[in-house]
Amino acid sequence: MSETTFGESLHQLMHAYKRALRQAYADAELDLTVSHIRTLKAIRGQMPCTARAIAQRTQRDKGQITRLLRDLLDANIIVKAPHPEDGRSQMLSLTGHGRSLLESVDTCEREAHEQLSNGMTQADLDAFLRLSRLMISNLKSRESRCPNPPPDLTPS
Amino acid sequence: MSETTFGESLHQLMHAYKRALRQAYADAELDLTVSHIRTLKAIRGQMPCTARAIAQRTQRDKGQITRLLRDLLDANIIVKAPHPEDGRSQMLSLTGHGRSLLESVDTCEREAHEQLSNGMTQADLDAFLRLSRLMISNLKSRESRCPNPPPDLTPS
DNA sequence: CCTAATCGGTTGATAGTGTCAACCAATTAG
DNA sequence: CTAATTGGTTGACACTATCAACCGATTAGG
Repeated sequence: MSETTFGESLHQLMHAYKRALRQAYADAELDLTVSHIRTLKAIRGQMPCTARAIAQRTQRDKGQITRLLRDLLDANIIVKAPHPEDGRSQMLSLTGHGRSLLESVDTCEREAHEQLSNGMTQADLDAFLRLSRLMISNLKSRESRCPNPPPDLTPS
Repeated sequence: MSETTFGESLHQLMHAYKRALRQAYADAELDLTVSHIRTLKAIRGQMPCTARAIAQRTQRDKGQITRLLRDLLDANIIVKAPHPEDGRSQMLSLTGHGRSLLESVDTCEREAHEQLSNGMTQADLDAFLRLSRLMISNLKSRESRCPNPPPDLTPS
């Protein structure tokens, strides 16, 4: 029975969390979806970066990434620049607008996070994170059709 | 920075978990979506029950529940019976087919769960569940438009 | 070199999911 | 009896995920 409970809790937590984020974004008049913002944060995390890097980092389909990026480009939140060494890819980076927008996002999330973690100690949060990461890695480890097989360390 | 990490981890965990479930269901030739199965489990959990109860239990839109139930009815997995006291609602229950199907589901999930919890102690799982529930309740507590203030914590 | 395979990215298609609102019929409240 | 409420249905739409085909740039092999 505990599996049932586990899955239900995970669903509900995820759902409630996303809802809280959406609400917070809406309150701050940011009309961006959770996906867009997740993408933005990935860009900030390793700016400048390529679309491929975002897809890997956020574990999402590259086609979806393309579409999200188009929206962000149209809204002047990020910019593309040609990659210096590879004509296929582009370097993405935040515009000033994008940067300030992300700061609002940070504020929103801080609030949401505060609400979420009410009654939890730092140790609780750490434990939660640790377990989450462990489970993620457990689940990923058997995704046989993993499209990014990095096991080839050139033995030169 | 920890908020970012938290949200990312939650997303990825949820995503990986759902993917694992979908995969497991597909491997077992069950062509039901995660939502359908979640609905089924809610029915089993308090059979016989009404659509409204499922919506509340799984925290989802009643319209969505209606549609999911239609699929399950069409597939002869559940049946409707008139409610003895209230002409508006119907009592839902699993058919024999539904019951055996749910057993396959249980098997799938047991496997997925085993993989997921690899390297985790029971205490870890309990802690994770406890924290999840706490966060869910934290997030729900400020959803002002919550029409069901009676907290139904039935720890089965 | 030239060709073939690969890679980064784009596009299209489709399905699953979540949300909102309008609506109907049964029930309940005033 | 009328009005409000409730359980359920339906429609519409946005967001998200997944798969496949495709293009141009790059790389690998001959």
